[in-house]
Amino acid sequence: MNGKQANIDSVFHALGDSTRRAMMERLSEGPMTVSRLAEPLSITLAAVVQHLQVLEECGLVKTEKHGRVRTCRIEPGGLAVAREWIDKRRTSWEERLDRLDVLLAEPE
Amino acid sequence: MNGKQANIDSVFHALGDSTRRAMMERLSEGPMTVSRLAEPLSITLAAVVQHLQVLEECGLVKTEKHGRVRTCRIEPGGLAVAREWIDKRRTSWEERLDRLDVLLAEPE
DNA sequence: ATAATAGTTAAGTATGTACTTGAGTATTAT
DNA sequence: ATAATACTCAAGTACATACTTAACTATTAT
Repeated sequence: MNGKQANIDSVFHALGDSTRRAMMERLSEGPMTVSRLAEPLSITLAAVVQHLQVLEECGLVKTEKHGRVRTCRIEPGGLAVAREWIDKRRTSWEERLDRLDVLLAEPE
Repeated sequence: MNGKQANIDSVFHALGDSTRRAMMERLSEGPMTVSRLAEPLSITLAAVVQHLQVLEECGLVKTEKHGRVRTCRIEPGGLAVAREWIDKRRTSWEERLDRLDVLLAEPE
């Protein structure tokens, strides 16, 4: 299975869109239906469904349909793929600078 | 200040491209010149420079030119913006998962 | 049965993006 | 001085993407 390695590309690609990140932020507060998820977004429901497909295909979101209602929730571990990649790129010297006080000490 | 908020968008957008992530991976091993950074990539130097501009504008990479050579290095703290966003979402769903039974019973 | 709801799907458009080529500049080597 | 190096910049192209509209299906309500 190349699922995880192939995924890292699609996960970052998915997170590269601000609308999809907004959807993730919303879903991080709890599961909800497609139309409820669409409410604060100023795009059509069809567009939301398309974004949802992207998020689902890369494993960031899981959905299930009961009756005519589809419920969406964040897939635990999906974001971990992205987090792991970021953590690998941080060298020991970067880890230190990750703290605010060190950032402030850095000249422009 | 929405400076940081505006950045989060460009940072994730930058990381959404696999070539740019490959460049970040390379640079995480240490600073190097533009042409050396371009070596393993099967694209023109001009394209690499364009990617470099994207990475620099969003604060993931810093470069400085000495003579005719431009040296690139990872900007400490740039990746932290992305990491913090992810961690915020992760915390949220972890909290929710602690009360999964409540979620399942959640009405409309 | 009829209507309303919730989502789905296809097709088209418009803009963005990654990439190339080709010509240019500034710096270093001979 | 001439040539090679290390980029830099502008313009164009091909493809990806976010989005819309409009017609459709399936489920629930009246």
